[in-house]
Amino acid sequence: MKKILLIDGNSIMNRGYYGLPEMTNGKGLHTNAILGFLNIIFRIIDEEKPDSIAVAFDLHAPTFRHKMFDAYKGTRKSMDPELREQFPVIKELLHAMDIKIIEQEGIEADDILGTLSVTAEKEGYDVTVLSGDRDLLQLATEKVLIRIPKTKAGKTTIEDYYAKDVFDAYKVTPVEFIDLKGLMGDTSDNIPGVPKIGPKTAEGLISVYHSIENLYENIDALKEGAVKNNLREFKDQAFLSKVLATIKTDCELGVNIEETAVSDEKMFSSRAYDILNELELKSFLNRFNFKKENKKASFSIIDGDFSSVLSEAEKTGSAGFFPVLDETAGELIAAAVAVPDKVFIIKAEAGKGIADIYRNFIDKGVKLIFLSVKENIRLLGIKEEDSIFDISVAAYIINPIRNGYEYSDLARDFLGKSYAGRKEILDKTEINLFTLESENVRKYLGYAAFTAFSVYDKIISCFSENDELKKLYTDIEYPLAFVLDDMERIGVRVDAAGLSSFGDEISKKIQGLKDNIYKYAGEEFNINSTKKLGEILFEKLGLPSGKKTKTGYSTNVDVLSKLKDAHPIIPAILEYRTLSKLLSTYVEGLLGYIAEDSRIHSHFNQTVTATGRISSTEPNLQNIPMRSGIGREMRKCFIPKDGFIFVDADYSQIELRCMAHLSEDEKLIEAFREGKDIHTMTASEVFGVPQNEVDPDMRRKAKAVNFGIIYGISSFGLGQDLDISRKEAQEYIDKYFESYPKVKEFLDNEVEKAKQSGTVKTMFGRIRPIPELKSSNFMQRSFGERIAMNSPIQGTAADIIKIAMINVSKELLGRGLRSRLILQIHDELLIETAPEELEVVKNILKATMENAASLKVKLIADVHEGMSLYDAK
DNA sequence: ACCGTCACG
DNA sequence: ACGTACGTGACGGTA
Repeated sequence: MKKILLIDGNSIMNRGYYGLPEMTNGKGLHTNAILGFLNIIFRIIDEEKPDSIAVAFDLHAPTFRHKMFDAYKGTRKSMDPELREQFPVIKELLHAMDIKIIEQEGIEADDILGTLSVTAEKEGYDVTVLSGDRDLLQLATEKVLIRIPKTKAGKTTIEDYYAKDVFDAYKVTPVEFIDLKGLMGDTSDNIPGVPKIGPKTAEGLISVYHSIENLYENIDALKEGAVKNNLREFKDQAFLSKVLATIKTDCELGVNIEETAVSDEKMFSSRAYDILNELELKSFLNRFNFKKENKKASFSIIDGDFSSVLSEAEKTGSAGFFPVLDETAGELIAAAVAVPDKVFIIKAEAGKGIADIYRNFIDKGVKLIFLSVKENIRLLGIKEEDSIFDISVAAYIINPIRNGYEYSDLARDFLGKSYAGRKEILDKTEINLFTLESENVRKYLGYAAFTAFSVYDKIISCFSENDELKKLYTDIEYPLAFVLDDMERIGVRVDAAGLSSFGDEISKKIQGLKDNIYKYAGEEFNINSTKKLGEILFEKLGLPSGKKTKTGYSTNVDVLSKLKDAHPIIPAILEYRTLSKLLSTYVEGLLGYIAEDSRIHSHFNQTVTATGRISSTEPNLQNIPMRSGIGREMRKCFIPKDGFIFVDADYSQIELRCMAHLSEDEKLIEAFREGKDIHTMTASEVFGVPQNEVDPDMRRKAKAVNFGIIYGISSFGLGQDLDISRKEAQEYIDKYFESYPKVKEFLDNEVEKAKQSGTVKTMFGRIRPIPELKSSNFMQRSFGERIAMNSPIQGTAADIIKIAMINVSKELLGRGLRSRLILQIHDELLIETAPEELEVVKNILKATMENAASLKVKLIADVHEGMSLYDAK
């Protein structure tokens, strides 16, 4: 028996759109409805393996029915633009998958589905109708299955209805379902029904009388009352409603069922792959079998010997260069070298390693294009002055919020090509161990090198249109890669023994706290489980319900702190939380990263943040505890190498200074010029008292206001932070803006410019696109506005410290000093300093940081020294 | 894979 | 009326 799957396109797209969080691809196209649609249909396809598929869509023009009964219009909302834009795309994709789309002016999707299901059943098919809409239940028969996806608690289940299932659920047959709906009406479908008759009454009447016609023939038998009266009064409307509720099964579609046949080969076409790749819906891509070679690359992959490859590369003057690392051996074993239409794979030989080959290319004046330079600096002996280029860093500058910087992402964004990514090409055995003979590995290397080579031209043309971006690359990000590499290579020394014994101490304390907590709770439970903790606190112990809930009770510090006097278990839990965080993340976590040289070599990532900051991972050394006493203790375990000293400097109020510069607010600039304590100054302005009368609490509040301004102030957020009313918070904000009017002007202007151009810029021209501003969702849009206010400030500060890092590093090397920059924490630099260089390093660090940029206010860096990170701050 | 929490700037 | 502060990363639990 053949199977056909009929899909209610609009209804399934709607489900996806409203059921999934907003998401876009790198180009800002929304994709959630498409993702939801594909998730469902692939699930059904996998289950049923249909021979034929058709998707019915409503055309959005007013349809026959709605024109005819215009009076009942009005509840139909116009479609969100974020959903609307996804329809042409899903249709294009369905077309590429060779799945028949049926849509016709004047015919509703329901009627298309009705007609097809009747026709297909007659032709002997097993029919499945997939829709989110219960109206379709009237189409159910013994051979026609209606499937309705439902989402419950994030999980999608599908309700299945053959005719008998409709009867079980509603006590009426599918045909009677029409009459049922005629009586009860349906506001969302503009079917009026009969007033006062709801689902219950309608079900009762239809299960007895079976049809509206029969009901009216026997109306005298009904007992007197509102129902009977309304039935009489609205008789015409009842019959009209039945017409409206009836799905047509005899439309002229001009479609033969045979035309809807599908095949795996056509469904998983290369074109469909390209579209999914463009949409960045990667979870579907593994359905495409690349071993079938349905993707043809525009280059050939060949083994090359060095001299012949060199002469090819000299002809073009540049080449994509992708070194191959054997991770287990820790050495380079080959390089893929791309020229216009070929990728050569050159193997390392005895006496001529990959680093030698690299140097030969450079010496011969061939410019080498890397996907990423930083990872290769050490292995290849790259010098900053070598003629090379870093594609991913450049791509980050052009758009810091793209979804990824792997070759497949770059090829998609710059070349419009969809190359299978690393994960798709390499199977598990090949991921870490490169077997150069493997076809998959060769293909992977080919794509990587070829992408580097091909994207280069596109990036150069981007840069030629935007000199600031080009300067960011040349003057900041490219040189920075070398600084970061140095920092990674040098690492930070950690006293492992000290850290361990610190861990032992807190382990003991944690055990004691656990005992107490269990005693207070009257049972043992997993304190780390917010779910169980919530049950204990708010149900078993009956503490005032932590108001916040998303997936349960909120048990975070804000909630618990407010309850700390309500029950002795609370302070115990708070301390337990603090200590177990220290133990798991900082003691146990960091111990695992200490290398042979007793140092931790973190990774500093240059292409992660949206604002231009760098990030630190594996481990994150930018969030070592500082704010609480016990946490801060562990900074004593970060120490310089024997005989050396830490010199640390952090910028004073760099973001507020950037804001003063960017806004040109006279009062704020003046405050900084006079060296005022900015929070005290703000307190004096906001609370209207002389500066010498500002008390610590006023200063604390003013500090929060200053932060709030930088974050894109909202009275709610400030109120939350200070635990004051929104109204009071708003008063602070108003006062602030009264005092610093140009700041308000600046922030408003940033939002305005961002709405015009879609992006914001730092002082140095670094851009951040803000697609959120175009959202029709209020919350998203407000978020976009806050980003527009914050990013230029945070980003300018990030630019400045990057410049400082480069200059500090140059200065240390240029003067032949032994001291080295080893850490950056956003507004702070740490140097491991040779003892005889202490004074000069302190001077260099302070001067370089303060001169990194010239603003309308001075930059100030505060310098400290010490024998541990604890002492140096 | 995602959430809640919490560490930092 | 909508529900929030900006930027990160790691961990344990849950599904």
